[in-house]
Amino acid sequence: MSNKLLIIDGHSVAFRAFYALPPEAMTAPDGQSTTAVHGFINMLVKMLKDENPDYVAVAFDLSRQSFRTAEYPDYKGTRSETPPEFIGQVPLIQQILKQMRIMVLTKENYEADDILATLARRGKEAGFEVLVASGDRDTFQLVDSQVTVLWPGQKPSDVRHMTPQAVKDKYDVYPQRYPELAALVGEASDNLPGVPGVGPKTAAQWLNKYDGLDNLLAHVEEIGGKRGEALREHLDDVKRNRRLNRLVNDVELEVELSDLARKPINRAGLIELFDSLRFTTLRGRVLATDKQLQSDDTFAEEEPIAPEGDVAAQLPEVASARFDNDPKTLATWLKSAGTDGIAVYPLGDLNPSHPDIHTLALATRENALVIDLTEISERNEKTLANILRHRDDLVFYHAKPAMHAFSARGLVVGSVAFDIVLAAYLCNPDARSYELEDLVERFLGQVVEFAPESGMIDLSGGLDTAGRAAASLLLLRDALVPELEKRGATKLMNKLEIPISQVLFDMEARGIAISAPTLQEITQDLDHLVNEAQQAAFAAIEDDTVNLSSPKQLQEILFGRLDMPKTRKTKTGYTTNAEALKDLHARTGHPFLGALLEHRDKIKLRQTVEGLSRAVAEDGRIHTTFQQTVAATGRLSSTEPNLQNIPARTEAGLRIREAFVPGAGYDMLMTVDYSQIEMRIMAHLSDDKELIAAFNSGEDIHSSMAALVFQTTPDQVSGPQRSKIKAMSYGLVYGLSAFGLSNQLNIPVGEAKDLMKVYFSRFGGVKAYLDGVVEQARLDGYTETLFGRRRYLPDLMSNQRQLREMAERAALNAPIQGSAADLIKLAMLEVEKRLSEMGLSSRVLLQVHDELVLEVTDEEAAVVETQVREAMSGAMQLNVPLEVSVGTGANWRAAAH
DNA sequence: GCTGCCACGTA
DNA sequence: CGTACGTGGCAGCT
Repeated sequence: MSNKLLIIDGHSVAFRAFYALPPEAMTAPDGQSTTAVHGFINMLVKMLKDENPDYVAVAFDLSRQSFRTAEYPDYKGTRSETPPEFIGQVPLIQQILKQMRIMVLTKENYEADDILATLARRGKEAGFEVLVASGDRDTFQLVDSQVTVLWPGQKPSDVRHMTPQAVKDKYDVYPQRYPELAALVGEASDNLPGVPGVGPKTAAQWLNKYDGLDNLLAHVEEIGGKRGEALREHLDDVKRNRRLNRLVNDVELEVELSDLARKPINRAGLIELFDSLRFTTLRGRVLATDKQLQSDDTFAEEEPIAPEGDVAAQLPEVASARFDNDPKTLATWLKSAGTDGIAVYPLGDLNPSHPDIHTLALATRENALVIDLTEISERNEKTLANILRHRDDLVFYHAKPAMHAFSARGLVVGSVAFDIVLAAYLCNPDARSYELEDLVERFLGQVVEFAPESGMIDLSGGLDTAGRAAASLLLLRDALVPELEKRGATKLMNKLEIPISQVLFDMEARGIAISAPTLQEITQDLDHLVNEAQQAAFAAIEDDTVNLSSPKQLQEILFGRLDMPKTRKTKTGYTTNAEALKDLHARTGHPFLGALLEHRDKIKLRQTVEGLSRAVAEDGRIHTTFQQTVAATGRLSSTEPNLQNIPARTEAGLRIREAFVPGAGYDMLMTVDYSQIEMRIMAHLSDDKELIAAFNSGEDIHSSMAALVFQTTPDQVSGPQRSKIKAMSYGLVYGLSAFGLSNQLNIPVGEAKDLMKVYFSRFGGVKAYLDGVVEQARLDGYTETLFGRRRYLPDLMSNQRQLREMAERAALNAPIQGSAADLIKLAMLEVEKRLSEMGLSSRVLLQVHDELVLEVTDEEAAVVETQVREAMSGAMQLNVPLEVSVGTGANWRAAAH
């Protein structure tokens, strides 16, 4: 194995660490902030452990002065003063490095980057594998087959390995050309302006077309358009940028590579230093890097930090090497696996649109196995396929993405016994993430770092972290099963969330077909309308330099230049939202406002259409991802793209729905939706006699309710009366106040209050229910849906009024919205069951909260409609009927009703 | 590059 | 000063 050299840009890594935390987060006893020190050392330890380099050096800038500032005095001129809390941290880092016996390098008149470049060159010449850790993009020019840049992320575990391919993927140019791209684009942090209007995309396009900057500049006259003009005007800037961003790789240094070899650390000195800084956990980790070196065992794990009962101690040994050389590894391992569950933990790219897993960690209670999927033997692949398809005790961290990843390799998961993420979500649906490390900490009480969430598991060291991560899944399940039981969520997990995740997997895999021509047509029309509106807006103010999408610039125009009356205040000024603009329009009649509103509307639609176009996969379909663990009420959400917010109201918006069509082999789309689902659930939960009677009457629900409130008959109810009651009813579900109602209906607060009073006097059960929900939630600490889904609302007890009132509204809404979510999930399971049992080819594609969209054949249309109606209206037995409406058509719009 | 804010689409 | 979401552009931070 070749030697490895790790070179670190000290300032840049420390600076990143500094901004990761507020400076007061960690301080030494003397008050000196130590966040940068801590972050830097943490990152260093992580790299030493993961990469196990043979040679290490850290380069620092000496001052801001360098040959670059001599040439261009404004270089880095926009950088503000170094924050006072950062000053003083660099010497501390250097002291620690000294005790770790890691060489610190500086050079008068040069930047740290130049030292990195010089050492990288020397390392390459010596045949080393070179790793350059830096947060400065200039270092990308060093990347080649021998040199990788380690690009720090938010956490130490987020380090990205910038290989030539990674740079190419990100910027569409190979590394040697990156500085040319940077010269064109400019670098704001170095105060190097580029060509205005030219971003990375344009720059890459040019460079690829002209095969490099030199040739591009030679043909600069050929480039048309505004950008070409801009380029010609800024040639000097580009040339200057290129001169300045070229790293010097022959800086004279006083050291030889051999001086950088790792040496045993000064343990006593380090302990003293760390104690004085109050670094307790880091101390152990830094000392452990020493052991790694001495034991000379690349697969050795460092000692766990936590002293006792550490998770690592409970985790089984890793049974096999990663490199799956033995064709029978899996079969042998499987024999020793009990029936208590197999944890399945794939590593690699789990992005559902292009999953690519390279490694698979499996674990039982006894042992773990890490398999390199890139060189798995045929026999093992077969065994694996069997395990995935037939075992009924598979435990996943998150099954749905894993299933997509397996599916991309032709592997089918037959059933899922447990899903850690889903369980954690049910335990606390308000959490914003369910990272494995965090769950281990929360449910097993241990701090661990498995790192390879990103799939960047490293081949050279820490081989068994993947195995340990897999093994931790079984321990987590042990911890989560009683937690679910305690929260009454076991049935929810087994009968609803796990089964629905399988349905969602199928829906995502199916996708929905898109008519490319329709989409294109819409784009063109919208482009035209956007331009027209823009021209009209510009004409109205005789100025075409305004960015109509910039609220800030709009404020200047509206309230400055045009001196219009001020609108509602926002944090950063005055609102320019549609409602306010309409109001201004009514008051001033200024043509700019009409044009602006038109522009807003159409540009937003264009964005939506563009997003959809980008999302069409090779199969001509859009495969959204349904998120099952983000909405705290139990609803699903849809991302990349969001197909749950496709416009449905305006004509222009509805045209977008025309682009959603049945795919090959199908004849129509069918939409099925629940009518007034939330109101019906409110009727059921509140058991309000009048409301239930209103639903049972078969009359229009809002007219029927309005008749009661206004003491007339349903057919005598006026339009405005009905609207008021409708707004009131829906508002209640959200915790609407009299103030909000008055605002919504544009009526005085007093009138709104009176309306609410009468409403509640007619629907006393509703009032009692809503009051009771909040009271009960305060007592229990949570609300509950019809299916027992809980939402915990600790803020109900907050002393801060705003937080408390927000929690109260959430408490009002959660049982209703959440029960509706339960209901349609149950319905989806029933629909899938019926369609598959009857061997129908028609299938569910989308869920939009109270609506399902199906792809249906002509022959099956009638039976599908019957089955889906039954399944949906019978999903739960409520004390009001569940009304379902069905529509079919040649596209989503036509299928609506 | 990341983050907060604004704006706006859906149920 | 009405719930639940996701996305995109701008602007400010580095």
